Amino acid sequence: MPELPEVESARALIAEHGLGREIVDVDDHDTYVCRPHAPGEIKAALVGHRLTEAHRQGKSMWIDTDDGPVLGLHLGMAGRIVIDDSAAGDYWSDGGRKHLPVWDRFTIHFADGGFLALRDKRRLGRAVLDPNLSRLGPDAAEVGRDAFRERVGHGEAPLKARIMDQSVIAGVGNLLADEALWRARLDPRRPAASLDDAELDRLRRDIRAATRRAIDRGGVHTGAIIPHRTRDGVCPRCGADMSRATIGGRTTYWCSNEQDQLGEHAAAIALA
DNA sequence: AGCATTGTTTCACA
DNA sequence: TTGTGAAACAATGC
Repeated sequence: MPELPEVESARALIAEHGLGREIVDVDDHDTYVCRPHAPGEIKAALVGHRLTEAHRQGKSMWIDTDDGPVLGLHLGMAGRIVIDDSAAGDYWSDGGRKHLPVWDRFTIHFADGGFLALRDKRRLGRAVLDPNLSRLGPDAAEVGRDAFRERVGHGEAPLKARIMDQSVIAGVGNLLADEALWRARLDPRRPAASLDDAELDRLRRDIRAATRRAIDRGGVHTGAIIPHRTRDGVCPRCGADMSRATIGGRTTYWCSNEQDQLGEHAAAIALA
Protein backbone atom coordinates (compact mmCIF):
# COMPACT_ATOMS: atom_id res chain seq x y z
CA MET A 1 0.00 0.00 0.00
CA PRO A 2 -0.36 1.40 0.39
CA GLU A 3 0.30 3.51 3.38
CA LEU A 4 -2.25 4.98 5.77
CA PRO A 5 -4.04 7.20 3.19
CA GLU A 6 -4.53 4.38 0.70
CA VAL A 7 -5.76 2.04 3.40
CA GLU A 8 -8.22 4.66 4.60
CA SER A 9 -9.55 4.91 1.06
CA ALA A 10 -9.93 1.16 0.93
CA ARG A 11 -11.69 1.12 4.30
CA ALA A 12 -14.07 3.81 3.13
CA LEU A 13 -14.81 1.83 -0.02
CA ILE A 14 -15.70 -1.23 2.01
CA ALA A 15 -17.82 0.84 4.38
CA GLU A 16 -19.73 2.31 1.45
CA HIS A 17 -20.18 -0.69 -0.80
CA GLY A 18 -19.26 -3.85 1.07
CA LEU A 19 -21.55 -3.92 4.11
CA GLY A 20 -24.86 -5.67 4.62
CA ARG A 21 -24.55 -8.04 1.67
CA GLU A 22 -24.98 -11.74 2.29
CA ILE A 23 -21.83 -13.80 1.75
CA VAL A 24 -22.45 -16.94 -0.28
CA ASP A 25 -18.92 -17.98 -1.25
CA VAL A 26 -15.28 -17.17 -0.42
CA ASP A 27 -12.14 -17.93 -2.40
CA ASP A 28 -9.38 -18.39 0.16
CA HIS A 29 -7.23 -20.89 -1.69
CA ASP A 30 -4.07 -18.73 -1.59
CA THR A 31 -2.38 -20.26 1.43
CA TYR A 32 0.30 -17.58 1.56
CA VAL A 33 -2.07 -14.61 1.62
CA CYS A 34 -4.44 -16.44 3.96
CA ARG A 35 -1.79 -17.99 6.19
CA PRO A 36 -2.00 -19.59 8.67
CA HIS A 37 -5.46 -20.68 7.59
CA ALA A 38 -6.04 -23.82 5.58
CA PRO A 39 -8.04 -23.46 2.36
CA GLY A 40 -11.74 -23.31 3.12
CA GLU A 41 -11.29 -22.23 6.70
CA ILE A 42 -12.12 -18.57 6.14
CA LYS A 43 -14.90 -19.54 3.76
CA ALA A 44 -16.53 -21.79 6.33
CA ALA A 45 -16.41 -19.00 8.89
CA LEU A 46 -17.87 -16.30 6.64
CA VAL A 47 -20.51 -17.91 4.43
CA GLY A 48 -23.98 -16.97 5.58
CA HIS A 49 -22.80 -13.83 7.32
CA ARG A 50 -22.68 -10.17 6.32
CA LEU A 51 -19.97 -7.55 6.83
CA THR A 52 -21.23 -4.95 9.28
CA GLU A 53 -18.49 -2.41 9.98
CA ALA A 54 -15.08 -1.53 8.50
CA HIS A 55 -12.28 -0.36 10.80
CA ARG A 56 -8.71 0.78 10.31
CA GLN A 57 -5.69 1.47 12.47
CA GLY A 58 -2.52 2.43 10.67
CA LYS A 59 -2.26 0.17 7.64
CA SER A 60 -4.39 -2.62 9.11
CA MET A 61 -8.09 -3.08 8.44
CA TRP A 62 -10.58 -5.30 10.17
CA ILE A 63 -14.18 -5.93 9.28
CA ASP A 64 -16.86 -6.97 11.75
CA THR A 65 -19.54 -9.46 10.79
CA ASP A 66 -22.96 -10.18 12.18
CA ASP A 67 -22.33 -12.73 14.93
CA GLY A 68 -19.40 -14.10 12.95
CA PRO A 69 -15.62 -13.73 13.15
CA VAL A 70 -13.65 -10.56 12.48
CA LEU A 71 -12.01 -10.46 9.06
CA GLY A 72 -8.56 -8.87 8.98
CA LEU A 73 -7.29 -7.39 5.72
CA HIS A 74 -3.89 -5.93 4.90
CA LEU A 75 -2.88 -4.52 1.52
CA GLY A 76 0.81 -5.35 1.84
CA MET A 77 3.07 -3.67 -0.70
CA ALA A 78 0.81 -3.62 -3.75
CA GLY A 79 -2.71 -4.58 -2.76
CA ARG A 80 -6.02 -2.90 -3.42
CA ILE A 81 -9.61 -3.58 -2.56
CA VAL A 82 -11.94 -4.13 -5.50
CA ILE A 83 -15.71 -4.15 -5.01
CA ASP A 84 -17.73 -4.77 -8.14
CA ASP A 85 -16.69 -1.89 -10.43
CA SER A 86 -14.88 0.22 -7.82
CA ALA A 87 -11.38 0.02 -6.41
CA ALA A 88 -9.19 1.68 -3.80
CA GLY A 89 -5.75 1.07 -2.40
CA ASP A 90 -2.59 0.57 -4.40
CA TYR A 91 -1.93 3.63 -6.53
CA TRP A 92 0.52 2.28 -9.09
CA SER A 93 -2.55 1.77 -11.15
CA ASP A 94 -3.74 3.15 -14.43
CA GLY A 95 -7.38 3.19 -13.60
CA GLY A 96 -7.11 -0.47 -12.78
CA ARG A 97 -5.81 -1.53 -16.16
CA LYS A 98 -2.66 -2.91 -14.64
CA HIS A 99 -4.53 -4.68 -11.89
CA LEU A 100 -5.68 -7.92 -13.39
CA PRO A 101 -8.39 -10.14 -11.94
CA VAL A 102 -5.86 -12.98 -11.97
CA TRP A 103 -4.23 -11.16 -9.07
CA ASP A 104 -7.29 -11.59 -6.86
CA ARG A 105 -5.81 -13.42 -3.89
CA PHE A 106 -8.92 -13.45 -1.71
CA THR A 107 -12.49 -12.96 -2.87
CA ILE A 108 -15.85 -12.72 -1.16
CA HIS A 109 -18.89 -13.42 -3.34
CA PHE A 110 -22.22 -11.90 -2.37
CA ALA A 111 -25.71 -13.25 -2.90
CA ASP A 112 -26.50 -10.36 -5.25
CA GLY A 113 -23.78 -11.53 -7.67
CA GLY A 114 -21.22 -8.90 -6.68
CA PHE A 115 -17.88 -9.44 -5.00
CA LEU A 116 -15.17 -7.96 -2.80
CA ALA A 117 -11.59 -8.89 -3.69
CA LEU A 118 -8.09 -8.31 -2.34
CA ARG A 119 -6.30 -7.73 -5.65
CA ASP A 120 -2.56 -7.92 -5.05
CA LYS A 121 -0.02 -8.66 -7.73
CA ARG A 122 2.74 -9.34 -5.22
CA ARG A 123 0.88 -11.48 -2.71
CA LEU A 124 2.29 -9.62 0.27
CA GLY A 125 -1.19 -8.64 1.37
CA ARG A 126 -3.07 -10.67 3.90
CA ALA A 127 -6.54 -11.94 4.76
CA VAL A 128 -6.97 -13.56 8.15
CA LEU A 129 -9.64 -14.33 10.72
CA ASP A 130 -9.57 -12.52 14.05
CA PRO A 131 -6.34 -10.58 13.42
CA ASN A 132 -4.01 -9.81 16.28
CA LEU A 133 -3.69 -6.03 16.42
CA SER A 134 -2.28 -5.81 19.92
CA ARG A 135 1.20 -4.75 18.82
CA LEU A 136 -0.06 -1.84 16.74
CA GLY A 137 0.71 1.65 18.02
CA PRO A 138 -1.86 4.45 17.92
CA ASP A 139 -2.92 5.61 14.48
CA ALA A 140 -0.50 8.18 13.08
CA ALA A 141 -3.38 10.48 12.11
CA GLU A 142 -5.04 10.30 15.51
CA VAL A 143 -2.25 10.12 18.08
CA GLY A 144 -2.29 12.97 20.58
CA ARG A 145 0.53 15.36 21.35
CA ASP A 146 1.63 13.84 24.64
CA ALA A 147 1.48 10.27 23.41
CA PHE A 148 3.44 11.24 20.31
CA ARG A 149 6.17 12.90 22.35
CA GLU A 150 6.37 9.92 24.66
CA ARG A 151 6.43 7.22 21.97
CA VAL A 152 8.49 8.82 19.21
CA GLY A 153 10.99 10.77 21.29
CA HIS A 154 12.89 7.75 22.57
CA GLY A 155 15.59 5.41 21.37
CA GLU A 156 18.83 5.71 19.48
CA ALA A 157 17.37 4.41 16.22
CA PRO A 158 17.24 6.92 13.36
CA LEU A 159 14.18 9.17 13.52
CA LYS A 160 12.83 7.79 10.26
CA ALA A 161 13.04 4.21 11.49
CA ARG A 162 11.25 5.27 14.66
CA ILE A 163 8.22 6.79 12.93
CA MET A 164 8.00 3.81 10.55
CA ASP A 165 7.93 1.38 13.49
CA GLN A 166 4.28 0.29 13.46
CA SER A 167 4.36 -0.52 17.17
CA VAL A 168 5.36 3.09 17.94
CA ILE A 169 2.81 4.78 15.71
CA ALA A 170 0.84 2.99 13.01
CA GLY A 171 0.45 4.07 9.41
CA VAL A 172 3.65 5.77 8.29
CA GLY A 173 5.48 4.02 5.44
CA ASN A 174 8.54 4.90 3.42
CA LEU A 175 7.09 7.66 1.25
CA LEU A 176 4.97 9.29 3.93
CA ALA A 177 8.01 9.30 6.22
CA ASP A 178 10.16 11.12 3.66
CA GLU A 179 7.34 13.58 2.96
CA ALA A 180 6.64 14.37 6.62
CA LEU A 181 10.31 14.72 7.58
CA TRP A 182 10.89 17.04 4.63
CA ARG A 183 7.90 19.17 5.61
CA ALA A 184 9.17 19.32 9.20
CA ARG A 185 12.76 20.02 8.02
CA LEU A 186 14.10 17.21 10.18
CA ASP A 187 17.10 15.01 9.45
CA PRO A 188 15.95 11.38 9.09
CA ARG A 189 19.29 10.14 10.47
CA ARG A 190 19.02 11.86 13.83
CA PRO A 191 18.54 9.63 16.87
CA ALA A 192 14.89 9.83 17.86
CA ALA A 193 15.81 10.73 21.43
CA SER A 194 17.68 13.84 20.23
CA LEU A 195 14.49 15.69 19.34
CA ASP A 196 13.12 18.30 21.70
CA ASP A 197 9.41 18.78 22.35
CA ALA A 198 9.04 21.57 19.81
CA GLU A 199 10.54 19.37 17.09
CA LEU A 200 8.35 16.44 18.06
CA ASP A 201 5.26 18.63 17.95
CA ARG A 202 6.28 19.92 14.54
CA LEU A 203 6.80 16.40 13.26
CA ARG A 204 3.44 15.25 14.55
CA ARG A 205 1.75 18.21 12.88
CA ASP A 206 3.45 17.51 9.56
CA ILE A 207 2.68 13.79 9.64
CA ARG A 208 -0.98 14.66 10.13
CA ALA A 209 -0.87 17.32 7.43
CA ALA A 210 0.86 15.05 4.92
CA THR A 211 -1.58 12.25 5.71
CA ARG A 212 -4.66 14.41 5.34
CA ARG A 213 -3.36 15.89 2.11
CA ALA A 214 -2.60 12.45 0.71
CA ILE A 215 -6.09 11.21 1.52
CA ASP A 216 -7.63 14.25 -0.19
CA ARG A 217 -5.43 14.06 -3.28
CA GLY A 218 -5.57 10.32 -3.81
CA GLY A 219 -2.49 8.80 -2.22
CA VAL A 220 0.98 9.30 -0.79
CA HIS A 221 2.41 9.49 -4.30
CA THR A 222 0.85 12.96 -4.61
CA GLY A 223 3.26 14.30 -1.97
CA ALA A 224 5.35 17.38 -2.79
CA ILE A 225 8.68 15.62 -2.33
CA ILE A 226 7.85 12.38 -4.11
CA PRO A 227 8.79 13.49 -7.66
CA HIS A 228 12.15 14.66 -6.31
CA ARG A 229 13.11 11.34 -4.76
CA THR A 230 15.64 10.62 -7.50
CA ARG A 231 19.43 10.53 -7.64
CA ASP A 232 19.56 13.91 -9.38
CA GLY A 233 16.54 15.39 -7.60
CA VAL A 234 16.60 18.81 -5.97
CA CYS A 235 14.62 20.22 -3.05
CA PRO A 236 11.49 21.93 -4.39
CA ARG A 237 11.80 24.55 -1.64
CA CYS A 238 15.46 25.58 -1.72
CA GLY A 239 16.92 23.93 -4.80
CA ALA A 240 19.68 22.05 -2.98
CA ASP A 241 20.53 18.50 -4.00
CA MET A 242 18.59 15.70 -2.41
CA SER A 243 20.67 13.31 -0.31
CA ARG A 244 20.12 9.58 -0.61
CA ALA A 245 20.83 6.70 1.77
CA THR A 246 19.31 3.57 3.20
CA ILE A 247 17.74 4.35 6.58
CA GLY A 248 15.60 1.94 8.52
CA GLY A 249 16.06 -0.53 5.70
CA ARG A 250 14.45 1.69 3.06
CA THR A 251 15.76 4.09 0.45
CA THR A 252 15.54 7.57 1.91
CA TYR A 253 15.78 11.01 0.31
CA TRP A 254 16.18 14.27 2.17
CA CYS A 255 17.21 17.84 1.45
CA SER A 256 20.99 18.17 1.77
CA ASN A 257 20.55 21.74 2.99
CA GLU A 258 17.41 22.10 5.08
CA GLN A 259 17.45 18.62 6.60
CA ASP A 260 21.15 18.26 7.28
CA GLN A 261 21.52 18.27 11.05
CA LEU A 262 24.37 15.77 11.24
CA GLY A 263 26.64 16.41 8.27
CA GLU A 264 29.12 19.09 7.18
CA HIS A 265 26.51 21.80 6.79
CA ALA A 266 25.20 21.40 10.33
CA ALA A 267 28.74 21.30 11.72
CA ALA A 268 29.60 24.53 9.93
CA ILE A 269 26.55 26.27 11.36
CA ALA A 270 27.35 25.01 14.84
CA LEU A 271 30.86 26.45 14.61
CA ALA A 272 29.65 29.81 13.37
C1' DA B 1 20.85 -9.01 -16.30
C1' DG B 2 20.52 -6.78 -12.34
C1' DC B 3 18.43 -3.77 -9.27
C1' DA B 4 14.66 -1.58 -6.98
C1' DT B 5 10.01 -1.68 -4.97
C1' DT B 6 4.74 2.30 -1.06
C1' DG B 7 5.23 -3.80 3.89
C1' DT B 8 5.86 -7.21 7.53
C1' DT B 9 8.09 -10.98 9.88
C1' DT B 10 11.96 -13.59 11.29
C1' DC B 11 16.44 -14.22 12.67
C1' DA B 12 21.13 -12.99 14.21
C1' DC B 13 23.68 -10.20 17.11
C1' DA B 14 24.97 -6.77 20.40
C1' DT C 1 16.24 -9.11 27.80
C1' DT C 2 15.84 -5.43 24.66
C1' DG C 3 16.89 -3.06 20.68
C1' DT C 4 18.55 -2.80 16.11
C1' DG C 5 19.54 -4.16 11.38
C1' DA C 6 19.69 -7.43 7.65
C1' DA C 7 17.48 -11.02 5.16
C1' DA C 8 13.50 -13.35 3.55
C1' DC C 9 9.07 -13.28 1.67
C1' DA C 10 6.64 -12.85 -3.74
C1' DA C 11 6.17 -10.71 -7.91
C1' DT C 12 6.71 -7.21 -11.12
C1' DG C 13 8.75 -3.08 -13.59
C1' DC C 14 12.64 -0.43 -15.32
